[in-house]
Amino acid sequence: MPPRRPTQRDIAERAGVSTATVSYVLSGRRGGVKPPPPETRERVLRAVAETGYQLDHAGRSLRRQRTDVVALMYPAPSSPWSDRLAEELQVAAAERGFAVVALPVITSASGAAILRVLRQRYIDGAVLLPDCPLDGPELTALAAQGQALVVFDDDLEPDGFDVVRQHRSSACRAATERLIAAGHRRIAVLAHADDHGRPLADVKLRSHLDALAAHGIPADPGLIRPVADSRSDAYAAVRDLLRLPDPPTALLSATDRAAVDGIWAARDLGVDVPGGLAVIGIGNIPEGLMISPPLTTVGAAALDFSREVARLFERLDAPAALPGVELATPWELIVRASG
Amino acid sequence: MPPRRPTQRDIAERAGVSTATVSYVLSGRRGGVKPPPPETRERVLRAVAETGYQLDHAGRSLRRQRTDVVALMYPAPSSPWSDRLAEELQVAAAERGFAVVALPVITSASGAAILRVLRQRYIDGAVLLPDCPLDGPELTALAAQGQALVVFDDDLEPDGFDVVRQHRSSACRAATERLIAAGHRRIAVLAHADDHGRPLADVKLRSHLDALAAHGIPADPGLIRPVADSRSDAYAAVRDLLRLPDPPTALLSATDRAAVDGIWAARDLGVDVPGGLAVIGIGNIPEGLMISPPLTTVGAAALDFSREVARLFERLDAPAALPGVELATPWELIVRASG
DNA sequence: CTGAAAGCGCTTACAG
DNA sequence: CTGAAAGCGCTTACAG
Repeated sequence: MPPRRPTQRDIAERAGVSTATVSYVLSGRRGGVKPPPPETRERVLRAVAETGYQLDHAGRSLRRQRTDVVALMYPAPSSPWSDRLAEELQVAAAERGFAVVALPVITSASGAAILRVLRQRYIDGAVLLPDCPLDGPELTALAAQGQALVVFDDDLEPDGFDVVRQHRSSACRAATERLIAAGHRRIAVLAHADDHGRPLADVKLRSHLDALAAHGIPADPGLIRPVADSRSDAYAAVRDLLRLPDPPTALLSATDRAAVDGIWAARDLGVDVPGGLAVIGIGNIPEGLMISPPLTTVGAAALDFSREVARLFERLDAPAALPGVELATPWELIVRASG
Repeated sequence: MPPRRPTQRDIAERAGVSTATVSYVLSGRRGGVKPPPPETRERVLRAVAETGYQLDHAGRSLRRQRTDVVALMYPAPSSPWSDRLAEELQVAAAERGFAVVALPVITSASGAAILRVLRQRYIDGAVLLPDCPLDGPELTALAAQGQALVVFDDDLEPDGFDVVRQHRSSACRAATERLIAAGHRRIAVLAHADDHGRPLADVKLRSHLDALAAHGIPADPGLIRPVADSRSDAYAAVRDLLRLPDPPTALLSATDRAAVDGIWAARDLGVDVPGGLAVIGIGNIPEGLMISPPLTTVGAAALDFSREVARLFERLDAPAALPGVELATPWELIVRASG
C-alpha cells in the first residue's frame, strides 16, 4: 500500500455527503452560519476516525491565503532570551490556533534557505531578534507582501513592519563609561568574531571604542579578543590576558557567558573580582546572578516579551495592513558586584 | 494598493509567455528536458525582477506533494546539542534545497499545535531528540503517511521510522556505580522537576535508584532535589545540602549545567571537589570542560549528528518507503576530575 | 440543510 | 520550443 493520505473527498464518499459538508464539520463555517446537524456531523467524524484522516496544510493554506504559522528568527546559538521568546510566542499562538516555528540563523549555512521561508509564505509573520540578516528594503518588501513583522533593531525605520528599539549602543557605552569613571584605563574586550576570526566591529565593540575615544583613551588592539562565543576560548583568553606583564584591570565582554568564564579564569588565578579585575558582561542572562560575585551587565531588565508578542498578533488580526510603529524596550546598565 | 502578490500568471502576461514557460524558467524541467532558450528566459526573469515576484510555497507544495522543509523537534530549552543538530541539519538541508525549522517543545504550551505541524504536512520529515511527546502508535501513523522520521529513543521499536539508541539508562547507572565503588553512600541528586515541582522519575533518576537498590543502599528522599533545570535553584540547593548536619559526599546531576553550579556552590563554601564532594553531571556539554575541576559526566562522546542527519535525507531521497532501522550512538560515562 | 462548482498558485504530462 | 489544460486538497459564495 502506497502511503496515500485520505482526502476530504474520501471522507465525503465514506460518509455519503459532499466535500463541502466535510469541510464544514471539520473547520466550521464563517459568519455565524449554523454548522451541520449532529447526525451528519457524526457520520463525518466516524469516517475521519476510521481512516485516520488529517487535514492537509498545503490545500488549506493555498485556499485560505494564510498559513496559521508564525516564526521566531534569531542568530544561533539560542540563548535564554530566544528560548523565552519562543515560549511566550507559543503560548500566545496556541490560544489563536497558530503554530510556532523557530528559525535559528547559522551565519555560514542558512542564508538563502531561511529567507525563502519568509519570502515564499511558509509563514504569516515573524518576530526577528537583533542581528538577523535582513536589511530594510527586504523587510519593507516582505511587509508589503503581507508578512506581519516585528523586528528588533536600533537603526531601521519602521515601514509596514514594527521596530523594537533597545538602544543597545548607549547602554553599552554606559558600561565602558562606568569602567573609565572607576579609573580603569586598560580594559580588555571579549568580542564576537567575524568570518575571518577577527573581532567583529558590531554595535557592542563600536560603542566601547567610541566611549574610549570620547575620553581620549587609546584603544589597545592587543586587549581585544574575538572569543565571546566560545566558553573555552574565553577562559583561556582571560587567563592569558591576566598573565600579561601589563595586564588589564577591567574586562568588558560581548556576552555574559564569556564574562562568567572570565570571572572563573580570574578566580582560578587568584585574581580578585572586581578588585583585581572588574568584569562587565552584555546580555543579562540569568546565569549572571549565580556567579560570585554577581555579574554587572548590560541588557533588558526583564525577560519579558509580552508587548512584542502581542503586537505581532495585533498585526495578524488586523483586517487591513497596519502602519509600522516603534516599540521601546531599552537596554540598561545593570550594576551588580563584578564591576 | 492591497498587498496582492504577483503570481506566475502575472509574470506570464507581462513576459508574453504561458505560465508553463514561467514555471520552466523558474523551477527547471524534470527529466533532462531542455530548458527554455535564453531570450525567453530573459523576458521571464525581467518580469520577475520588475514585479518582485516570489514563488508561493502553498501552491508549489500542494502540487508537488512535498514541502522541502524538515524540522528538528526537541524539548525546550535548547542546549548545545540541539543547537549543534540544528546546525548540521541546516548545512545538509541547504545542499538539497531544503529549509529547516526548529520545533522547541514547551511542555505546558505546545501540545496540539506542534503535533499539527507533523500531522498536517507542514514538513516532509523530522529529527526528534529524546523526550519529545510522541508515542509509538503516533509515530507509526505519521511514518505510514509518508513523514520521514529519525527518532532518538531507547525503548520504541522502529516501524517505518528510524530509532537512535543512546542506551541512556545503562550509562546513567554507570555514574552511580562509580560513586558507589568510590565508597559514597550519601549521594545527592539534582533531578528534573515534574509538573508539580517534584522530582521527575525519568530515566536518569530511575537509573540512579536502580543502581542504589542493586547495591542495597537506601535512597534518602531528602537528598533528591528537583532543581536540575534552574541554575540559581541548583546553586542554592547544593549550598543547603552541604550545610546539612549529615551532608552528602557525592552529587549526581541530571544536567551538566546544574552540576557546574553545584561545583561553584561547593567551591564558594570551601568544600573541595571531588575530595569533599564528588560531582557527576549528565549531558556532556562543552562547558563541563571549562570548570575546575573538569566535570565528570554521562553523555555522547562527540557533538556529532552526521549519521542521523544523513539518514533523514536518505529517507527523504528514497523513491519508496524505507523500513525503520536502529542506529546506535551510545552514551558513556566520561570520567574527568570532578567525580 | 446540503451540494455542485469555482478557484487559491503552482507543476507537468501531453499535444501541437 | 511552447501552450492549453488538468489537478494537487482544500474552502466558500451561491443555488437549490
